[in-house]
Amino acid sequence: MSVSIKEIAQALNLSKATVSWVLSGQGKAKRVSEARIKQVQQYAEEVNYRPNHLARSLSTGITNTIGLIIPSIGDTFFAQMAQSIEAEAEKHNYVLTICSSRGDGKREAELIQMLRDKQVDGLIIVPSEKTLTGINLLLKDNFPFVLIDRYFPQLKTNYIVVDDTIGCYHLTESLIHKGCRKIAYITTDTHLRVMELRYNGYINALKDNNLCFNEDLYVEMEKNNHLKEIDEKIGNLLNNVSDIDGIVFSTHYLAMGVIHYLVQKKIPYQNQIQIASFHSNTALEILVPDIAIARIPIEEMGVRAVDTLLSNIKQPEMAKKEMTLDIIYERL
Amino acid sequence: MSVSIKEIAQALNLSKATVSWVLSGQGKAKRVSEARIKQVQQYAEEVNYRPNHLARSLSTGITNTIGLIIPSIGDTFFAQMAQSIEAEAEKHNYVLTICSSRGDGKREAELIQMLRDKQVDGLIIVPSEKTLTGINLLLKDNFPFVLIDRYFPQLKTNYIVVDDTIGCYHLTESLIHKGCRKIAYITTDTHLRVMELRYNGYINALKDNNLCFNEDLYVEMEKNNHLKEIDEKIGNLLNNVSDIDGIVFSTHYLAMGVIHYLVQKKIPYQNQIQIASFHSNTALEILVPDIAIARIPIEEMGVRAVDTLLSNIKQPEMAKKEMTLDIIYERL
DNA sequence: CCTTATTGCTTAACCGATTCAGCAATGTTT
DNA sequence: AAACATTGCTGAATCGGTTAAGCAATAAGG
Repeated sequence: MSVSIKEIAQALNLSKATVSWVLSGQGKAKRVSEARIKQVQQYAEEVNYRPNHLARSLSTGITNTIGLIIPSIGDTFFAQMAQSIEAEAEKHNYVLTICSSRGDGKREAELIQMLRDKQVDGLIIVPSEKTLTGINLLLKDNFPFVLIDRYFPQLKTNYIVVDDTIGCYHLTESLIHKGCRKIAYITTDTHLRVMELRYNGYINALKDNNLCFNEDLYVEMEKNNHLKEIDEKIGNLLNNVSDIDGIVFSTHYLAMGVIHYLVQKKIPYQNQIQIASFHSNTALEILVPDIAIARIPIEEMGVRAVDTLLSNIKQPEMAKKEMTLDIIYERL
Repeated sequence: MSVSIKEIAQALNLSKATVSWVLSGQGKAKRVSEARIKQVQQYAEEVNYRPNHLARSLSTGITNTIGLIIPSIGDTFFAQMAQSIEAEAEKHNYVLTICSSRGDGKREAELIQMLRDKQVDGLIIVPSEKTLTGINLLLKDNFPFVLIDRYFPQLKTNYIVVDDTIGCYHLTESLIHKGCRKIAYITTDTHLRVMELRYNGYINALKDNNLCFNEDLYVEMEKNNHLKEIDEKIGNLLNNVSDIDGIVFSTHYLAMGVIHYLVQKKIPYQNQIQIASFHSNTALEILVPDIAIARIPIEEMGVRAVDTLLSNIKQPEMAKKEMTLDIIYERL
């Protein structure tokens, strides 16, 4: 099917070395004569030579491939993250192999293993946090990787995150400043540290403003976007507590789900319940024009993650970069 | 860093072949003794042997990798497609290298080239349609690939699509049946055949129901989600034509954008303008509870694309599979 | 007991590149 | 003209696997 360097060498009565040098652009550097270079290049063009990256990578130890492990590529949030990572990676001639961990720590560890077996040059990971085995192995082997969106405070690793506590603190406080006194908190995936932190932000803001935590105002969903569960639990919430004047959502998926419920049940919320959400999307902002948002700088995260990773790949002994990016607040 | 078969062989005083057979699970088949198998496996475990997939692939000619080329991984539609493709690929022990073409034909061709250089076993492509060079080369070389969502009627290739004309025909007709007479059509990316087909569906439905096409009711956006452009053009539309009683959207992004406009301008649309959209999302359905939808079976598409591709990889001379999947209609 | 099978392994080529060491033929010094 | 440098290439090892062919030792068959 395709031509190899060996075949070109034979056809031109040259050694593989010469041909390899020319075709990898090292002709001049390796003192191959102008005429030879022309000849080889022309012949390669003629027979439509294409370098086999597999072979090259095996030889050089560089694949120009980054492994990306995220909970789900179908999730808009992570898809956007993947997009910015891809764009930045491309600038540096890197390509992405994307795998979804489904938030499963065991699977995450397997994916890490598999991607390393495939010899990716480094990994960008949104860790599931349920288990550390995968990450610990990377650390032990000093394999280049960057955590993104979530991290392990007890581990010395590269990471790019935001301060979830502060983000949720500001969200909550903004509702308080807007006059809310009965502020519900709706969350999910509470096993994640990010969620714990956001919760802390909510609690701290209440405390600092002399509001006390009311357990009835705290709702925990099992899934981020299970409409039936939302219907049930929000139904209960609204039945149990009257005069809720604000809701803080730990994810915009939850906010969307709850708005869906309110609209369907024709429960008026505009000007009655102030809404604040960690991150957002266009639809949500249409449905709740005055929603307070703590927006995660997804794009910047992606760019920084790639840059950090590539630095680490270049210099394996680099000091770990720990970055906490600024949250973007809107309508607070 | 990591141990190779060669090193294991030396350590155990065995040949590389024996070790390779055992570690690739061919021990029995190649008549290696039980004891040897145990010994090798145990030692491999001890030294934490990990096969180098690069080397294996170079040798076998199989990478267990599918190249996926889509316009943008950040786009929810294609992200969902990628998700189902990833899930199905995983079942067959395949991994995805995902690249965004940005709808640029030249770039698409480059990506195809690059992925082939990386020796992917096959490609799944949402073609940009702006140029055929990339696809034609694949065809010429009989390289396994599947087109998805869009295809070239003049080419004999594997493809998985839906019937866009019929989809839009039904959407339009459903509005007519609901009593609409002044039905606007809002579209974008008109260089794409899918868009042409959807437009045809709109036109045909009008004709078949004795409504004539009114140029003023046709709006073409340059971008799928540029709010400013939407504001402008929809503003014009509503100024120029009164009593619009229905709108057919060729994409749900446009529908979302226009709803955004209507809500912001506080223009009431519920019960006044019937909305129909090619594909949809949760938010849209909240904002327009009675929206008529021609839903693309993304997940099925993904699954079929992978299955078709893997068949083609196994049997290179397989007859091309041309599949037009059923659209899912809602509230028509 | 000699022939033939079977078992259990080894040898060596190969996949398609990269790269170090080296060598012959010129060119330059002195 | 001898000594040395430079030019322009070649040879061979290597990356880490796979796999066809073959060989020695033991087992089975007649």
